Amino acid sequence: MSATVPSKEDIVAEFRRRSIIQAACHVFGEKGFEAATVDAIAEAARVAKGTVYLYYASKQAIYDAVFASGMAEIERLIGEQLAAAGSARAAIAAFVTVRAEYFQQHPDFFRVYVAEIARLVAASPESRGACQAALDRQTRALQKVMEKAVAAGEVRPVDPEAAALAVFDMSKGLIGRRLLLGTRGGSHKDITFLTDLIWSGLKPARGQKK
Amino acid sequence: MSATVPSKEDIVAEFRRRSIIQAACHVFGEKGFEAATVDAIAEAARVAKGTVYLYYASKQAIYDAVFASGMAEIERLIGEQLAAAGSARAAIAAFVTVRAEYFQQHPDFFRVYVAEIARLVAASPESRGACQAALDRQTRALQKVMEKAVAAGEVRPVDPEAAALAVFDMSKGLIGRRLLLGTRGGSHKDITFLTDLIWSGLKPARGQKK
DNA sequence: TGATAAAATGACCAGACAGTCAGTCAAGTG
DNA sequence: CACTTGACTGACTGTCTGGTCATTTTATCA
Repeated sequence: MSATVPSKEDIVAEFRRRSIIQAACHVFGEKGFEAATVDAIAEAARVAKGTVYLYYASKQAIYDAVFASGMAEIERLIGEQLAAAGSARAAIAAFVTVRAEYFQQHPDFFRVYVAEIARLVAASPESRGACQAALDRQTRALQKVMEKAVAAGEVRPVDPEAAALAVFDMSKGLIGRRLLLGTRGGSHKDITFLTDLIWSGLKPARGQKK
Repeated sequence: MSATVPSKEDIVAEFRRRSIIQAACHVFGEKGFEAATVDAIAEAARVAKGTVYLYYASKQAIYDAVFASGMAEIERLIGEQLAAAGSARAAIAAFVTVRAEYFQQHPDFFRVYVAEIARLVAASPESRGACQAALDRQTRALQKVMEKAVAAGEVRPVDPEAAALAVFDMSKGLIGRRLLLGTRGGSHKDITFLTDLIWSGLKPARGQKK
């Protein structure tokens, strides 16, 4: 247990890493992985190109760090909100809302995210690992909620995984459209519609048992 | 009206264009736009690089042609199937099925498609044009079906556009997952689930009027 | 068959970019 | 103040690739 106080060097290094990640998220989001240049990232981070390579071994390593950091943040938020939700319906609404709001506040990362999902579809099975795992953890959190709701008879007996994935897909589409249309915050009408739609689809038929 | 019979030259030119588009779809699907090389496309089409440039002005032009040709095909299929469907429920099922089957039979194009949608989110508003229009035509076809169903009281009074987009998003997610998991044809369980889910969410509450 | 035109080829070029490394300089140390 | 250290810099290099075009091959026809 070496709980040393972070030295000044550590602080500076942490600051640099953060700056580079932020700058890289912006550049990757705007241009995509291939078209983004390390020069542009360095400029956006206000350091020389050589400095970037002091903190990250390659362009790919920068990209990986950007993706991992964003996904970790979202995962944390989803975990918090699902734990706080009182009912299955509230959990669904929270899941959609958290994702929508996070991505709306970080449009650059949303672009990185969408591009990465696209890459996932084209990728070879073995290189899929980390990204797929991060996605799985997100949907599995929602899936757990669905399982409980089915067991409690709160929703009709559907496949919890399929239902969770459906919510996931719809929220992704919703976010994409919001960013395309440039909708600024406000109107939660679409989130409400989506939650209602899925809830109507899930609730037990009147009088239905088990 | 110059209805000339296609000459032999036209036939050969048409054949070359097709070969190049097919080869390009494969290469773009595997590597993405930037990482794909014109050399690789030429090799896959079994022609020299110079020949590719006899038929298309640039790498971008090849890509555009690939995307346009695939989207036109899907649009045609959707139009046919929606026209043939007897009910709103059947139309929803047909919409999902057509897209799922087309993309499953053309996984390369699906990758191009997904990457292009990702690019759309990052793109500047003015460069969005053609791609967005193609997508709009697809969802609008389904939206029309929804409008009629709402008017007929076949489904409860929801926003037809939002409902159509929800179906669209879910079918896209479903296709992506099928390709990721490498599901071979067969099992339509997921399509059935999805159709049921959305239908339960849409049908009028028991006893509800108008 | 020989002449002419059209189509196809692939070596070549220019520009761009990831990654390197010799040199700079500000902060710390005795 | 003289000296050391190491974070930082940015010019440079090797490689790669989109696009060109002089040359070769193939098809057409008199």
